[in-house]
Parts: sequence; structure tokens; C-alpha cells
Amino acid sequence: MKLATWNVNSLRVRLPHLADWLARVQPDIVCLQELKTEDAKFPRAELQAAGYRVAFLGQKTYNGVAILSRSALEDVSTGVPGFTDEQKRVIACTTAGMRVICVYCPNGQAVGSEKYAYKLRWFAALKEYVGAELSRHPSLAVAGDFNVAPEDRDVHDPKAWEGQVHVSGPERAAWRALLGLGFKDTFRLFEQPEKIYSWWDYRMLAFRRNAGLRIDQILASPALAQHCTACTVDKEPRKLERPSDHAPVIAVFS
DNA sequence: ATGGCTACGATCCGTAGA
Repeated sequence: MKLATWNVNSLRVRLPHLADWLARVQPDIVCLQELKTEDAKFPRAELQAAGYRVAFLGQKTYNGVAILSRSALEDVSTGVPGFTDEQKRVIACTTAGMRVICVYCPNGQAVGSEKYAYKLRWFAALKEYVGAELSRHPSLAVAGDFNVAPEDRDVHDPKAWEGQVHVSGPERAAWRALLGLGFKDTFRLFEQPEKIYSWWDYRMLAFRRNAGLRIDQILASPALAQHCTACTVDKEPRKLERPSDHAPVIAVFS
């Protein structure tokens, strides 16, 4: 069973890459972020033709999340209950015997900015939400673009990034608070090569230099993590013409 | 040198991403 997450940075632009990738990798469940697409323009027919049921929460220009699954999607919920937010960042469903929460966490722009404060508020609300969900759904995955590089080894140049947004202490503490609920970062359940990242700036030849951050993660509840047999980043789509700036992350469960 | 790309929705530049 393969569960993947991918920030596609415009679903309409990336649909050919996504379709090719689905055919090649054959994931069972896919969490998508940054659709940048209104629901009316969601490419439902194309994804159904590829063999997936779909649940999505979109908006014009910004944000937008979706879950694709080869199995039925049940009990779809959107947003974080009790956290009023115009930004479409969270969708959840039950599928293939597990609960899946797809998240597009806020960028935060710059430490100290209003968007940074929003990011921290948002993470606090997410923690309450996933904690409550965990008690109801022992087999729970939280997958997406967290916009946090949890440790220095997730950063190509920790010195240059020190104290910056995505790596600041409060952001990392907010991310670690999710692990405090019992979740595992599936990528770190396994021995990994060094310098594995999931995002590279479009500028400065960052991908060629592997100047990236590992900000996309698949978190698994204790019961689910026991069944995780692998977690990898698939860099292949990042090598294509007009790529997303993020690469997919794939976790395998027995 | 605080830029460098890319996507979007509005024009022929501004906002945002990370």
C-alpha cells in the first residue's frame, strides 16, 4: 500500500506530470497541495480515468488540497474544526482502512510577520485537531507540505537558514508537538542517504545544486507506523520541464 | 547585491510562494 504526498504547485499546469507519475508509481492514496484551482475547474474526469476517487477543497489562485484514492473515500471532512479560515488547507477522509489528513501548512513568509503568527496559530489548531482524530482513528496518517524543515539535516545549508522561516525554533517546536502526540515522521523510521530534500527553489539552479529543504512529510500514528516499510522522496518529476518546485514523498505500508 | 523562478490574475506589473 503506497501513500504519497505531493505539492503540485498548480494542478492544472501539473496534470500531465501527475498523470504520468500516477501511471508509473501506482500509489494507492495521494495527498495533493497547492491546487490553485477552483472546485469547478478540478480535473475530476481525468483523475477518475486514471483510476482514482477524488475528494478536493479548492479555491482560486491559492492553496487547495485533494485526496486521491483507488479505494472508496468515506467521511470526507474539510478544514480544521473550530478554526475559522478562508484558506483551503485541510481535507481528510477514511480510505483503504485508514484515516488520512492532507495538509498544506502556511508558509509563514518571514519570522515576526503577521503570516508567521498565523502559521503558529494554525499549527496549534492542527495539533488539537489531529490529537482528537487520533483518539477516534488509531490508524491515522497526516501527510502534506508542512513548510517546516524539522532538523538541520533537513536543510541544505543550516547556517544560511538559521533562524529563518521554515526552520525557526517556534516552527520546529510546533512541528515536534505533532510527534509529541505519538506520530512518527515515516521518513526517519529508516536509514536514509544524506541530503534528501523535497523542495528546491526555482531560482539559483537550486535543484541542480541540491540546495533544498525537506518540508514535505508523511506522519503516521503509532499503530500505522508499525506497518510502514519504507519512505522515500521521488526526485524524478522535479527533473521534468516546467516541474513543481516540490517532489512527491511516498510511504509504503504492509 | 535580498535578486535570481514560477503561477496567477490582473495587464504589460503586483502578489505569493519557500
